[in-house]
Amino acid sequence: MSVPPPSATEQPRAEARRQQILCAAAQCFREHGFHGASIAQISKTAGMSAGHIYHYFENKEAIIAAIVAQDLEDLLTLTAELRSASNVRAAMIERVAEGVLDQLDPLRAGLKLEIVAEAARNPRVAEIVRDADIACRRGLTDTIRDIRRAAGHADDEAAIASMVEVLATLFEGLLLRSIRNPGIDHAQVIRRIQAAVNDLLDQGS
Amino acid sequence: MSVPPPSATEQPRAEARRQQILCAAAQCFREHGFHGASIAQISKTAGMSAGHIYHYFENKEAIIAAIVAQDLEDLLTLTAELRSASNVRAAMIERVAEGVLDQLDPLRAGLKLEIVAEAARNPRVAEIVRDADIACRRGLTDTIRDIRRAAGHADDEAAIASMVEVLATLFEGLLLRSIRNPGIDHAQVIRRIQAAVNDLLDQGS
DNA sequence: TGTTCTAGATTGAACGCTCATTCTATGTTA
DNA sequence: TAACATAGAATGAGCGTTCAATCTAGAACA
Repeated sequence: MSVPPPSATEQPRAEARRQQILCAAAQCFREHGFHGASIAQISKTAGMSAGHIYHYFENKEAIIAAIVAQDLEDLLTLTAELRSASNVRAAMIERVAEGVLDQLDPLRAGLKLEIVAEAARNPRVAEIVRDADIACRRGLTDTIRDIRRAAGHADDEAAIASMVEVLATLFEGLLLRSIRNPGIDHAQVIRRIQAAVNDLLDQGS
Repeated sequence: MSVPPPSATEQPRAEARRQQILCAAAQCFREHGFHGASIAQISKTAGMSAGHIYHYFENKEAIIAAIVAQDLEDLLTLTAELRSASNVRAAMIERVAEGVLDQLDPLRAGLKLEIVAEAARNPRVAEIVRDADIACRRGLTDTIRDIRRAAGHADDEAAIASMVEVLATLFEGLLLRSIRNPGIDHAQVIRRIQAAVNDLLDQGS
């Protein structure tokens, strides 16, 4: 046994450079898409030479994968937070408001759509996206099961799974709406989606 | 005034070639995305030389625009059909079933997502997408206004607009779900979305 | 403290390849 | 023959990636 190798926290410079690259890449991907953005553009945005990027990432696809993984982490923390609330149902309805606003931000929406479009054809990205979705659904399933039990419903797992699916559909659909209709009335849509989620939780199984 | 120029129907060969190219392009775009697919690939899939494609389309972006316009036409006819039903509400709920299935086909979903992702950064595509969305919303707005009036509700236009928005969100969200969770239980989701649409139409304004 | 050494950070040119697009030459048809 | 359909090579630009050469900061040593 020798001394442990220097970890990431012991190499703040390397980690900072990685983040610098990821930040620049996210911006370029937003503006030109995964395939439209070039390493040359990313390197210029990041303020370093093109060759240097390959000291931190094996290739362009590794950058894409890192961006995808980073984006999906937010989703996981959001669904996890939900479970820790005392009145879960009230917390969920309340959370809808900020969730809707998040999804309606067209800047984020563009990158998120790019990610799923890429997942439709790139198996490596698809795996990352689907793994994150499974974890996300698991959290929502537990949350909804609790809510339904507390209200006296006796659901089978398939019924709960389909509620989760519709809940996810409502949120993710907003990503498309923010692009297709930039003039959405946010406040009205928030209220109406809150009502829809409320109705969903009371549907017969 | 001279003789009218030969129309598309008078040049069936040219129109057939155009469709041949569009069909090949759609397949390539589905597999590799707008920027990942090359003219060489499209020409090989279409069974003609690369150079020949430029006799029918000015450039690659014109092919993309044509694909986008073609895809959005389906949407318009669907919302238009809805209005012609006798019992509009029942027709809408019934249509949800096939609409959901359509949106859950991952083959179509990939191209539709690619289109919206492209719209997020390409102004020309954005314009086509938004114009189609406006027309689509106009149709749905009329339909929902009729349904609500028949049920005795007195809504302002903003209330109806937000209902249309949530309805669109529900459908378009399915595109993302079909990619993120390929194992969806279609039948259950159809029933639950039908119920959600039903509830939506009864929400207070 | 001043000097040398060294390993990692960084650059920028070069590589082979593919891209979208153009051009010229040859078929084909009427 | 006139007009159009088609092929395929050519063009120059840009791609992702590699690599040899330089710079730089700090350790080791005097």
